[in-house]
Amino acid sequence: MQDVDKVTTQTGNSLQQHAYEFIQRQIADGSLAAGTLISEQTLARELGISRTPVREAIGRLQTEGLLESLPKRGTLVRRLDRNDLIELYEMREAMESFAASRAAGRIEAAEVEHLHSICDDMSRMVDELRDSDNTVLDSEQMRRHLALDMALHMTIIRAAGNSRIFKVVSDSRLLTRVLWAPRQEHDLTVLTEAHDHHTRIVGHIKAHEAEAAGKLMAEHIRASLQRALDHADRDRQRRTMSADYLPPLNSHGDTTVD
Amino acid sequence: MQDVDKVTTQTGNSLQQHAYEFIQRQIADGSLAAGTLISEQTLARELGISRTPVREAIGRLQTEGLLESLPKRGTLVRRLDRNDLIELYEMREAMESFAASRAAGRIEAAEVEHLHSICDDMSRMVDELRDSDNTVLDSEQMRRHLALDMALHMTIIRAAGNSRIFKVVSDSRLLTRVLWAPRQEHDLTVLTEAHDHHTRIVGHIKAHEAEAAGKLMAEHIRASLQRALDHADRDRQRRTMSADYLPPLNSHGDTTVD
DNA sequence: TGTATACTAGTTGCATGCAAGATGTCGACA
DNA sequence: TGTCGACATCTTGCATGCAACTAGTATACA
Repeated sequence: MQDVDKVTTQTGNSLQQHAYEFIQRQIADGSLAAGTLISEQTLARELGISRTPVREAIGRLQTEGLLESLPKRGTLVRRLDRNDLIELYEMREAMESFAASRAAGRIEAAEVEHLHSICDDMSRMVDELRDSDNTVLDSEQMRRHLALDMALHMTIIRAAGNSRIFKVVSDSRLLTRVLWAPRQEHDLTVLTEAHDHHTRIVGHIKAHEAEAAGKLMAEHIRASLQRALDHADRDRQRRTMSADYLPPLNSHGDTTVD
Repeated sequence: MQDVDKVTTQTGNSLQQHAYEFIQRQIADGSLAAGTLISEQTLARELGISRTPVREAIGRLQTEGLLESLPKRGTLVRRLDRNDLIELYEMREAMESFAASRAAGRIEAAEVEHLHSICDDMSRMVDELRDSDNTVLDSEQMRRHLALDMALHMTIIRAAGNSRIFKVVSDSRLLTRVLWAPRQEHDLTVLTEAHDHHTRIVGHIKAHEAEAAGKLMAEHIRASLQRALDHADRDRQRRTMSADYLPPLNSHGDTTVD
């Protein structure tokens, strides 16, 4: 009677968890574009389940900031505006610079080794791009680079030993990754600068130079934000110019970008 | 530019909101002690509503960290241990020192005025205690002092203009306020030190000295954490000693056991 | 006496029903 | 042509029913 073997993964096979992951995937891969209204019923039908678990999954995604509930009309996929992006990066700046300082005081040799190996991988990506005919990373390379960047930052935060900071930063990154429409391109300049920052940060952490590590991490994240904003502005300008060919202002409030 | 404090207010008169506030109050005033199991059905009956809104309120409280769900057995009121407290204060240190720096660069005159008036109120509380016969604040004074402290910190964060940081810090403070069992006492030393920190922080912010404001805020919060930990340790030792079936000498070293 | 079994009461997870509110459409009418 | 109003159809918010699971207890049995 003591069958303990299937105790694991009850969140894994719960319908709510399934719905949660389903919706998040749909948003991430663009099936659910920002601004679209979603309906509990529709999602439930798509998943072949009832509204209840879908409703609870929507609730979670709402508190995490991916969805937004309109009073009595429905819930829609949030759209990050410029200010949201600034806020998210500022949070990372606060959290991660603190974490870098803290990590500098308590990191262990094995973790430093891990950081070095990640830096080496990123260095190889720089060479790879320089030796290729392209000026920017292709999408597969972007995926790899993002994964490396994520691994490096998260390793540092984990070394700081604060699980809540880890979660907040994870959520922030998820939000920008999933909801931030203008996907950037990385050229050689961006890549080398990021790599330079990373190696110097890791160096400071290894040398137990807490303050320098924190300061540089803050600077690094501010630089990322600046790039993201520049890219977004260029993207918006491009789209605004191409929109000149389209129907002339039948709806009012043309220049306001929600 | 959205209003920062409007983030939390939504669905004011919904049953779910009602249940949410009810449960939170019960935890805050001790009716639901840490570690007790709660039942959707019971709460629903107490509130005279059905399980559904109660269940959703519990879900929210769960993601906010006040409740914890055991797989299929029920959900219980979380208990914060020493490490939780450290993590929560570290998050505040990271967030609020950043916010103080940021506020120093952009605060407006009216907000500075508000900070000054809060400082004055706290100063009056210092005098009040000094002139009284008591060595510590009574519970009503503690409530007032906590409200003033909260107002000051939150005003600074609001001046920093980042609604997400505001929310994270609010949640952190809610958790410690509601879930941290050993309630502290504030004597004259504590009060004057806090007041000293506050006035100096406000001074730096007013003078647009970003770095000094941030550093001092970090120090201020570290001091608060230290006081909370000391108090908790004393509290635990007291309780251990009062348990006369255990020799107090043995329990000195093992701080790892909860 | 000690152990396995069955039973009871409690819990959550999910499905479903129903009412109230919001939105869009279509037709009547000025 | 333009405006108002009823209606059909969405949506959510909540109540309720039901099955699966767990813990605890009483009971049958060796």
